[in-house]
Amino acid sequence: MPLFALIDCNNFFASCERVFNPRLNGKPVVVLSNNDGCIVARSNEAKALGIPMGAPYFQWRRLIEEHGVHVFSSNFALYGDMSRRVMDVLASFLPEECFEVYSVDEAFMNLDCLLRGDDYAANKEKILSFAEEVRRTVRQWTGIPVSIGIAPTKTLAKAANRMAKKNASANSIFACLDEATADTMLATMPVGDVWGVGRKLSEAYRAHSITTALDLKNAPEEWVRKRATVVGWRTQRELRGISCVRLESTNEHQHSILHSRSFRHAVTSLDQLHEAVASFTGRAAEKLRRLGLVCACVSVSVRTNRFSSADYFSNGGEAILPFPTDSTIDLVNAASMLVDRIAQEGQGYKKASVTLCELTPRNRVQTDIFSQPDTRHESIMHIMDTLNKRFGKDALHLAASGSSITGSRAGSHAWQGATDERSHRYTTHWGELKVVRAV
DNA sequence: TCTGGGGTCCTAGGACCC
DNA sequence: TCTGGGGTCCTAGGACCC
Repeated sequence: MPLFALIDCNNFFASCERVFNPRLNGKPVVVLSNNDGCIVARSNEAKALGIPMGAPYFQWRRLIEEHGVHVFSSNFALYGDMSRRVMDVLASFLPEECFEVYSVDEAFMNLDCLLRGDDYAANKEKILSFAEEVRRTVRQWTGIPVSIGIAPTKTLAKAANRMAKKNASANSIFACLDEATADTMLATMPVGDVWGVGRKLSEAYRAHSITTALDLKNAPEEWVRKRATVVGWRTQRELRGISCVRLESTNEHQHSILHSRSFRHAVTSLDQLHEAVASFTGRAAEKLRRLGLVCACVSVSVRTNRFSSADYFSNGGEAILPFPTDSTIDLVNAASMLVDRIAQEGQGYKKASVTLCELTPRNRVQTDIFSQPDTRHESIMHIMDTLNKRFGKDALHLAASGSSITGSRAGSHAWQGATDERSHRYTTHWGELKVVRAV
């Protein structure tokens, strides 16, 4: 029987900023999404001011300024690197097959690797002290605070993690090892907070007087299965302590790569739309090569402002490639033809996205007797990646991506974003290292 | 004025087969 | 007037996650 621990970084992006700027401790901090559009991370002090997750920045700006909240544009170079460090520390505690990186700031462990089927409830002290060691080590080695929830299923471990965060006396660790503890925990949890119950489902549940996680656990099984399909049924069984969601192996490759951006200003020129899509395709292709994958299809979609209902326009298209590739040149050509097909003149575009799909590992590509693996662009792509790694993003890029994408933080085209409040990339760029001065 | 980005999984329903 | 039954595969779109 598995026993899951969910390790979750507290207010992750805000905590990353604090590691390199300790003056922010105890102060309200928020981190914004791309283009400084939405609030995507909040320190506890910012949460206490009532600032919700995902809220548009402009709607909260006044309150943020009134309370002197510290505001940061997102700095994914920093957060990505900090995430890798945290995951490296966590991974060092267990064999690989007992560890799963679940998201940028969360990981699951299967503690059964340590306990080997022992009676978990009888080993509570041992489990808690292990968790405490994990928590302390991550904090000491990376500066990031984490909370840990422990339970026999992933869904219950998620709920236990929530308890660890909410309940200050729990010391950021909460273990739910028996049914009585689980029921007490679930009784105080709104059904919408259960992992896997989103907006739609929680509306449907509440309409049937299922308001807490405990209500869902005790609801008639056939009804749940009918209303919420096998997904909801699985969630219910997980709440009952029956593990239905396994630890995912980490060596499976992903199924799609998407790069999308909202534009700072509406783009009306099709030439500029082409540039933006070419640039996004280039980003996606870089990631594709970094992961050692090739793709067999590209899809592109574009849309105008979704918040102004009048004349909203969106369109998308997909192209199947003649053979799987990781060449930016081939992918940009395909994406560009799609733009010609889907875009209309005279629209003010606010967002474009490029998806690479049908991914396979480069070294496992199937060919038929009439075609050879495509290697035409192999060396130019290798040179491009090498130069860009050494001299910085976009040092070498296709002309199709536009001529002014290098260097500055905010480009000169309408489609390029601005990140006015980005902190330094302390851990990945030599020029932005933290400077320590002798007093 | 200003409203994010990157993923996965599941289902319904159509197309097609015998 | 009356028009079967059983199966697979694929895709678009919805819902969910962080």
